[in-house]
Amino acid sequence: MGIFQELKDRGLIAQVTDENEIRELVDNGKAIFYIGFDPTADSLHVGHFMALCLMKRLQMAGNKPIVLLGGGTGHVGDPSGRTDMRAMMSYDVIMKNCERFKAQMTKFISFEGENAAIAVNNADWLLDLKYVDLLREVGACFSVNNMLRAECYKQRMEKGLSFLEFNYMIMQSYDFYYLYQKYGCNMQFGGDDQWSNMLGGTELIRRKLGKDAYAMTITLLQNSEGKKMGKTASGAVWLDPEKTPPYDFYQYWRNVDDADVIKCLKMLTFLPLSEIEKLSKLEGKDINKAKEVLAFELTELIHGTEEAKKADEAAKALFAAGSVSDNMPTFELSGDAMPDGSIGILDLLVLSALAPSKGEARRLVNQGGISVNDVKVAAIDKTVSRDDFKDGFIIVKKGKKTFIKIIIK
RNA sequence: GGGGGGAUUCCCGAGUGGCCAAAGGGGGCAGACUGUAAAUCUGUUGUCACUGACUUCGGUGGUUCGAAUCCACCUCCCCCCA
Repeated sequence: MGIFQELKDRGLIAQVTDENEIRELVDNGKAIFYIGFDPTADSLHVGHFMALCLMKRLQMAGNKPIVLLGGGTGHVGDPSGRTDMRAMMSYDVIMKNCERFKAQMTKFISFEGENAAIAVNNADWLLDLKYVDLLREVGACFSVNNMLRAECYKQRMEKGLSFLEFNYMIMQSYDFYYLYQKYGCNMQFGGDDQWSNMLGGTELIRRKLGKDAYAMTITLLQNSEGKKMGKTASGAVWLDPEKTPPYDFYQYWRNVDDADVIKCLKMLTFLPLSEIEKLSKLEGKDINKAKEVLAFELTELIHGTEEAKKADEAAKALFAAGSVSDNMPTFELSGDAMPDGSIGILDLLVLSALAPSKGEARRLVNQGGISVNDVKVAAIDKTVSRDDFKDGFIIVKKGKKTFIKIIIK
């Protein structure tokens, strides 16, 4: 089976400019393709991960990837899929984020060997463009009438769209045009919300060079309710272990909706489709097994086997056996916090970051959501003393899923 | 350039002098039920020394015993006309 068919079967392909041509190119390792990553934060997240996986799959199939860091486009800000304008970032922040991105990417993409990936930064060519020259060179190729019809701008017609953002499509199109000429890049991939921007590029190449280039978008990872996945209330699920600890990362996938497990396995993991097929037969509470596989596979891909095992073990210890594991999230309590040998439960919750404020801690206790060593805390004036730290630690649990091992120092 | 409308707590959105820490919804958190699922129901959702005090309604000043609400200026946004 060709790589293209596999991508299709995994549900990764959303839109293509020319299916037959693209199939021909990628199946035979003849594609030189790029995916752009705008440095909007100091870490990659799950959305980027999908793109990186696609890159890896195609690289393994013999195609040459170009990673484009958006050091230049980051100055503009892509309005696609947004209802409001992105906050503008300073030059320094953008460049710093680019560095972080690149460092994280080397874990997934090979920059050495036969069809080594190359990394480029569009700051290198976009930032030096001359306004009038650019207008004359490519501005003439774009129809404002057409641009306004693009979905990404339509959505902004009500809320407002600045001229800065309006130019994003031009910038991205120029990137493709530039990479086509410099590296022979004949294909662009990206999230489905990038579709109109990508078409801008193929159109520009056709007009300026009279050549064909291709574009393909990746299905956005959405849950069964149509919401973007990889987001939590507190923000994105990051790949950086400092921002999203491996345990939390594992838990995110362990807790996906029943309806979304198989889709996630197909789109995000490298498990063979035949194996995923077997997992899709599970029903009822057995679906939990598929969730464990999903969580483990992904954690392993991103944080390594070691961390994946730890997360897995910690979760099983807590949820299945109720026992203690060395791999639980821990917090070290300084002895200074208990000058008289004990500490109030509210202070302990706040110190260990289980609760953001004392008011919240109070509420949790009052509602019966806190337990210490599996004993429910009944009153807010409860204290924990040194004697409670059997073997030097206690387990504090908030609700059913959040817990922390507190070690005394 | 002219005219009009707007900025409220995590988000949307009510509130037009004291009864406002601010309706309602969403989201979050917790409880019940469960399978670490979904759906449902209940409670809760600024901070603290929590029957009380303090800080908050774009910013800065002002009027007033008292301002999210009134006035002035500023910043940003939207709409209509050019």
